Amino acid sequence: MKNEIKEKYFYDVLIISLKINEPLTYYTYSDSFLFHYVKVKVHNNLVNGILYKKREKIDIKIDINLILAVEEIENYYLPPAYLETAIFIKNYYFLSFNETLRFFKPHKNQEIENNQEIEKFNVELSKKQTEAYNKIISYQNSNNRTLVLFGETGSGKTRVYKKLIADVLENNQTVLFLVPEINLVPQTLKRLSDIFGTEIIGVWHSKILKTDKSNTLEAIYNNRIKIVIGTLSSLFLPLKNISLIIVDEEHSESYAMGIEEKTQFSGRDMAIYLGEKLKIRTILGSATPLLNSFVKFPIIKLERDISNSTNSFTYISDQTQFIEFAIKKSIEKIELGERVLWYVPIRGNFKYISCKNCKTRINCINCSTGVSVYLDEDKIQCNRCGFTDEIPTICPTCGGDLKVSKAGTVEITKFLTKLLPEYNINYLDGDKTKKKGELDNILTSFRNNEIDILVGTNMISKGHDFPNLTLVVIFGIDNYLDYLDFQSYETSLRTIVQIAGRSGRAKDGEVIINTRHSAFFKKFINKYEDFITYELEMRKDLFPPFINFGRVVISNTSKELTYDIFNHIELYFILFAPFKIFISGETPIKKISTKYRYQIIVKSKSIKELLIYFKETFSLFPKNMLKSLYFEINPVHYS
DNA sequence: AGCACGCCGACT
DNA sequence: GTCGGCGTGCTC
Repeated sequence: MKNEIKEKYFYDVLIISLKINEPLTYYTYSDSFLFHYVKVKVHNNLVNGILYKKREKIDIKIDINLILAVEEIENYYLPPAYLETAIFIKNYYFLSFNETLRFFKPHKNQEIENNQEIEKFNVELSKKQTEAYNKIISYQNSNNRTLVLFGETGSGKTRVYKKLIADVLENNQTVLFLVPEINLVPQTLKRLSDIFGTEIIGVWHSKILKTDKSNTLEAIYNNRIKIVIGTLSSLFLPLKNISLIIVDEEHSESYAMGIEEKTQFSGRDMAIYLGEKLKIRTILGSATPLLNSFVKFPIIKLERDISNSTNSFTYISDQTQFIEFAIKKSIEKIELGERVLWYVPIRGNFKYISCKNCKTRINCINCSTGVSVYLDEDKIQCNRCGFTDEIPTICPTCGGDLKVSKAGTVEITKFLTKLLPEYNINYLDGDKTKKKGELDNILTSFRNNEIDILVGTNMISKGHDFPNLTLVVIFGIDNYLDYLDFQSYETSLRTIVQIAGRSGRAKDGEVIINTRHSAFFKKFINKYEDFITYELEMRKDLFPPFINFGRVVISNTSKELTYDIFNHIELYFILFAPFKIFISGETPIKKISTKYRYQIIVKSKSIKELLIYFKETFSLFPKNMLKSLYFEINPVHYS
């Protein structure tokens, strides 16, 4: 018997199933399983981890454990590009390793013999689409991996995507097609499956059933699925040979929705990061790209073909005149057999209820915001925290009579139905689509001409294609401009361009807008690029994307404690922070879900500097204080 | 995530 | 005095 001491190999292991912020060290008797999933013991409990780094020197006093479950090591791993993305997310959103890594699905180390015959997919492109496609192809060997497909509404971005996807499939590689909302998954599937079939396409989002998810995952492992259509969470799937990421509607705020309440993840930013790390092409597609995209990435313009239809615009500032004109035009269009969309950015019957006498607005008991009124259900509801109550009959402050204001989808639909009883009028908003299948039903009947006028919120503005729609009526766009946020011009113009883009896709259309800011919209409605140039000039040296905002929000159910912590941090920042404070004080919405809120916004040239400073500074604060804080870099909303 | 440690209030 | 509440910190 040989008297031989087996050599030990030491590794730092990231712990996935426990909230541990630093890697722990373990050993194996065999080398080189970096980035593989393993099982290790922590406190004598078996937990999942990932081999992160090899260690040469060991300076740990405690006894080091053996890495267990070697068979797992050989099957599952997280490729370095994905691991780096996870670490980026961890640092950018101030999370722990386990909070990010648990979203990632392991990749599988298995050889699949692939004797599938790849069909040739024939995608026909128009002249303009061919030009855009060729331009994208011309970047093939450049270092610009992320490109912006700046395609006007109705210019056929999807065609260009299809052509790019066809190329990828012919090389036996795979594609990730990201959409900002679950709502957009079915129609994207419909559009792609007409050429690629359903067999090779998988869909993925948070509402997919567990069993369906595991089937999809299995099909991804078996290389049957070549295209994944999904929301943010599909970014973490183990697509083999991925060579293209499409981020459709890249401007959409929905990409910045939180996986968890606390932080706003940006699906767009993470997709760009992953694409860069994988060294593959990422296409950001939009008719209204973000300013940030214009500054950072090459722009590929896609205009409508000249033969295509156009929209004409009418701006009316007086609301009564606007409604009269909108009704007259709606009747004209319907009599021609065409269809009409009324955009109303408010849900329910009314947005506000207040006292005629003392003018007090009835607010939510948990938030500092007004409550919406729902007449059919006899309720008032806070659309921020969900609080509901019966509609009060008198003012709780002075006993005076109450009045309602700012009509929403339900009220406008009621009004139109009463006025035009011979027409079929329906509405679509966040309340209605809570009922499963309702969104699809209404969109389908609108597309099939069974609905004459559709009243809807932002929900109907994204990516939908209604060929027979020739009139769009836009309410309430000035609400955005009344906020006076540095982003309000961008948001309002983008909203109008997107909604107007639903009209006049197959034949000429009209758009009627209720606004006091017609000069601004007239100037830029058909020239988004000019707006970008103008807006970038306005923001120079002052606002993102030229500088970065770091935002600290302090929120707690105790008003005094919130204010104390706010004061403490503000003073600390004034004395020690290497940044200028841009704004500090109460947040625009002072109270949300029983929590009072304060904010401090600082400016910096460098995101990295902000991240490092926040991390170092807040590690000095006691933990019970940290519970009342969250941080954001360049947040989408400053509410 | 669990488990130990430690610092305060209520009780035999 | 001691029991036990839970807030805080550590886990290779």
